[in-house]
Amino acid sequence: MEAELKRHFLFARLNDEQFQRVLGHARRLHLDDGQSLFQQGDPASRFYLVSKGRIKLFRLAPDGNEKVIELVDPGHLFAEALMFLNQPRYPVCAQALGETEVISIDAEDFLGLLRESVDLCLALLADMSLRLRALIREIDDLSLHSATCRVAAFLLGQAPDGRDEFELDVPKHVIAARLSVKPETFSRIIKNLK
Amino acid sequence: MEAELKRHFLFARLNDEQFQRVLGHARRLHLDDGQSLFQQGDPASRFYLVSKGRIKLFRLAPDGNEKVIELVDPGHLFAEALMFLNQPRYPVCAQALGETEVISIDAEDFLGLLRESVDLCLALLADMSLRLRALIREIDDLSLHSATCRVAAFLLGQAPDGRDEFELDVPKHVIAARLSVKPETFSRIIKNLK
DNA sequence: AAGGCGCTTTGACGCAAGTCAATTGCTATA
DNA sequence: TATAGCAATTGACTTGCGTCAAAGCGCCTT
Repeated sequence: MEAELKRHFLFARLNDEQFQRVLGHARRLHLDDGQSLFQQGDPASRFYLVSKGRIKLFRLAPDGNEKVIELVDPGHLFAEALMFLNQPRYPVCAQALGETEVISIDAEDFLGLLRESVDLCLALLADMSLRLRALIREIDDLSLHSATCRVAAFLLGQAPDGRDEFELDVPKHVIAARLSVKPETFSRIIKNLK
Repeated sequence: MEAELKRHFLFARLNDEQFQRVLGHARRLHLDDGQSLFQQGDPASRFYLVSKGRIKLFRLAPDGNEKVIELVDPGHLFAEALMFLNQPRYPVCAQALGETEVISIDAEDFLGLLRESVDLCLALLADMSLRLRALIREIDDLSLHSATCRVAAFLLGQAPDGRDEFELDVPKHVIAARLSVKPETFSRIIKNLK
């Protein structure tokens, strides 16, 4: 667990004493495929690092429709930005895609560390700054580009190697939700694009 | 200028020496209606506090279509989240709505202050946390609700007093863009709602 | 008062994407 | 091998919203 945490830049710069404190309240969690970690609206006292598998973060509409905000890959944090709200509640639902392991970290605890280290604060600020940019980008995509555009852009982004043929271990309907498109439409668009 | 800055919580907790440093590199800018402050993609070395008027932040699509991300009212900061990127560029365009005054603050300078004060860091973290929540909310609206829903929600949000009759000093086409709706559609929706 | 300009409204039309429903294909279980 | 269950595809139909174009309405200038 120690090595995994240290791989993330937010923990990399902690000294031993600080790191032990985080570790003291950190817990490893195993999730089965489809198991939910928390619901949108739940009180938030911990944040998470994905260690294995994948986490789907999504918003749920009253009518049951869901919009995937982010797919979190191993090595990445999520829900860390909530620490600073006074009555934090998760703004999204989190669910495992496939067998997944996450490490959960106590937010109150980590806040203590932040209060002691400006460097750590700055690292977190940079992290959140990136998230903000990503979300603006997302809004841009949603309101300025058509569904076809979004799918095309997504495919291009997924195939950095030279052309043709690549796999994706995520079910298509999840990708569709990620791109705010119905599975049927997603299927049709892909057909048209080739 | 001093009083105006101090009204914002980010500057309120600075001590005199720190505050004078900010003030030293702060500048007041006057903008005419429609005048642009910066373009999306411009290198970002300063951030801003609106002092009078209103600033429109928007993304510009290649086809000229624009999506308003935020309307910044007096007393509010914008572009402060960019400080932490190493080659920061504005992700949006900023333009004045009506006669507007802003106070611009040197980012590098302010970063120096952050490095000295954990409290200040935490304040900024809280601020950015709120922004993140607002953007997620926005994505939610865009992908989970229809244009009619968005307009209705917006109107409800604007009329906190008991029912009927209220003005808005922003041109309708700007509101429409804010809600990602064409002016024509906006007009029709309002008609339908009553 | 007449004209011009920008914003808003209205109407007619088209299209991209959603909905509903049926079919196919794949994997797992009996 | 049969069969149940879910993901993915396909087709027919519907619809919300954008586009284009015309008209209405305020506000300014001359």
